[in-house]
Amino acid sequence: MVNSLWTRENIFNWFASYGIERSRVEELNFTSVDDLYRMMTNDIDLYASKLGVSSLELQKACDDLYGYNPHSSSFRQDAGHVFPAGNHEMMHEVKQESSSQLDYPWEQSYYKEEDLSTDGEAEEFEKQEKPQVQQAPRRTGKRGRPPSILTKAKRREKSHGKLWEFIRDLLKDPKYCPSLICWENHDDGVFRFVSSEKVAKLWGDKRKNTNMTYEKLSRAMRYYYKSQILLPVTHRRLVYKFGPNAVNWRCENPNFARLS
DNA sequence: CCTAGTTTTCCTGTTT
DNA sequence: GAAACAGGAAAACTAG
Repeated sequence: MVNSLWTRENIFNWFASYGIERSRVEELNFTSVDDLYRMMTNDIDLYASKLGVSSLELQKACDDLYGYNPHSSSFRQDAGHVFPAGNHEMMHEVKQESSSQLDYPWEQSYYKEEDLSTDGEAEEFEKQEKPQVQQAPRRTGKRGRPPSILTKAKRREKSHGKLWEFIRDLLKDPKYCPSLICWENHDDGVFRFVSSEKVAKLWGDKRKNTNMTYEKLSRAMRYYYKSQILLPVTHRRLVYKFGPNAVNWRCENPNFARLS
């Protein structure tokens, strides 16, 4: 878990990077980085005054907390290395295929599954692909979801489960929470993406879509506002809140904090 | 086959 | 300037 990576020294250094003096931090009497984080986010104003910084500054510092690996040489970078030990599936490189030159990236890398079965749909796709000439557009509109070439069975196999349920389940899994996504305020259902692109890749894995990005995932998240599965949280980046129509999201031990 | 709901993709504009 | 946020459009897919 994240907190296991932090020594007290790391914490003081991290605060120092925000210009906050060590002595002030020592007075806070925290037991772990998770403990500290919760204390501060529960009453930003109070702790901001204790630490002698603005609430806004402290909020920003808190926002960055879980995205910072204290053992990395570079400062406050993406939390890619903060995975629990032994979690190999998560260790795979999230590589960016630079398919930016293609007008239709899905033609190249969208469905690279070798198992193109003898589905009629698939065969047709096979026939019309590789149009010798570069980038001959096959679709009338540039927008919209590209058609799948997987068989119906194949699609069904991977497609059940709503996005919000997937997100909810990540929050209940110590493999992903709080390293990739974490609770900001569990009682109120407020949570935050710690590593937005990695969560998007996970979602893409589930849907067999290597082109999933946080940009696209977040659009789907915003649609949930209308159905009140999620409620908008303003002025907080990467933060969402479960709404009245989301169920089963509460957990016994949010963020899997170690009691110590 | 039709429909409603969901998701993916893309885009333009705004905010942080 | 980069990342996020906001939504509108359009297309694909699911479930019923």
